[in-house]
Amino acid sequence: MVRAAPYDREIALDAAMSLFWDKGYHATSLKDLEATLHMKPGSIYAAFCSKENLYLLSLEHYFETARARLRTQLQQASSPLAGLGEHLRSYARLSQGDTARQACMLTKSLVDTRSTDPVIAQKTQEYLGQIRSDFAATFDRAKALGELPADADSNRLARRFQANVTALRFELHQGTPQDEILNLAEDMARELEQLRI
Amino acid sequence: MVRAAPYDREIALDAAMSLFWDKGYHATSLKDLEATLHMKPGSIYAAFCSKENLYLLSLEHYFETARARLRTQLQQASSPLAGLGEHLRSYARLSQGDTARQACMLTKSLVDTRSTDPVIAQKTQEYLGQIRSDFAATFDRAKALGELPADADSNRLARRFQANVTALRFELHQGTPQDEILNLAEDMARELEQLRI
DNA sequence: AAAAGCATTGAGTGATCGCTCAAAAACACC
DNA sequence: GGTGTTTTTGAGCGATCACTCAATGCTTTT
Repeated sequence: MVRAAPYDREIALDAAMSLFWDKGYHATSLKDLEATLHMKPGSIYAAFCSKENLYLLSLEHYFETARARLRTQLQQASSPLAGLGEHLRSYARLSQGDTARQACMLTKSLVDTRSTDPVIAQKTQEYLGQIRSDFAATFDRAKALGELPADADSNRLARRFQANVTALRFELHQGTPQDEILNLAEDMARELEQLRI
Repeated sequence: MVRAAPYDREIALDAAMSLFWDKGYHATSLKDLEATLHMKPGSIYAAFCSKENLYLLSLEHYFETARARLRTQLQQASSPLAGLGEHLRSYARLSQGDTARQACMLTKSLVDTRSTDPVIAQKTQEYLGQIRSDFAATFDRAKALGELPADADSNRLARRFQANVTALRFELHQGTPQDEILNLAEDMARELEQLRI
């Protein structure tokens, strides 16, 4: 067979990400990966070194994708705070299928690996921290634009905002009925928008 | 050795709960359980039937313990809303060690088993639902005592409160610095107490 | 102190785990 | 189309998985 183009590698990585996201690190076996990636064990190891490394690459892929999505959403919004509010509400509008893949993969990853795989756990925390600092930067922009009081604590708001996103997505993961999800997102978004001067 | 008294069984179940809580269902092996429970495989199976069944019993034990703790906390409080606020703040005061066992075991359990072990996942959701209805009942009492407006939506408030607890405990699990945890809990508790008439 | 009744033991079951590597296949270059 | 390089293949590796059961205590009964 022909040498895999970088294109194929992206496809494979995306499939691996979906599988890991769904089942978690420990519950995903090489057999599962072989079937999903349409690759034999030897090829998987030639391309990705180890299960752990493949997981780390999948996690990075998730992080980059999620971050890009957030960035786009914030850019399209009429203001920083409006963008963050819209971010919350957009989760609530997600289709109800696929519940296992609606919790944040980083959240699931940390829960799954915290006390068994320090390397994965640490990378996961780094990514969570980066996203939180993206949130903080957005609150900073809101302050600069006069949307928030100048003495607002961006880091504290970012922590609170991330906590809300985590919780909202965990509810999606639980399969909570959509009307209740909409209420929950609305409560969170309103709380956010009440900060506005 | 003498027949295990019911007392010993409770001890073993408590140890199993701690281990499962820490490592999760998939990452915990029979070898781990043998070491922690000081029991040989045969004894474990004689007493608990299977790994899955032992997990379910551990989960039930966790649920009963957590529920009893909540009940006590609420009874000792000066009012329903004060009790719920105190509940939030009490998590923030927990020692910083043992991070892996500071996230709610039910949360971790659902993440770990949602798409691999339907039986465990469903039981987990039942327990989460029961705790939420405990929260809802507390909001109802707050309404009856005139602490909340009569038209407040107890179920919606309960969902929001549970989301906050989940997120707060996930932050503990992450190992977030205590001062930031205290801020987060304070934000959540204040939001709750602003509902007061 | 012998017998009966149970709980405990731990070596061992087949299955599956993550992973390897010699052989085969598919390519690039001449 | 022959040669050299690279990639894919899949049977099979040792380790570990959840789990079993004949043998072995220990206790109670007689």
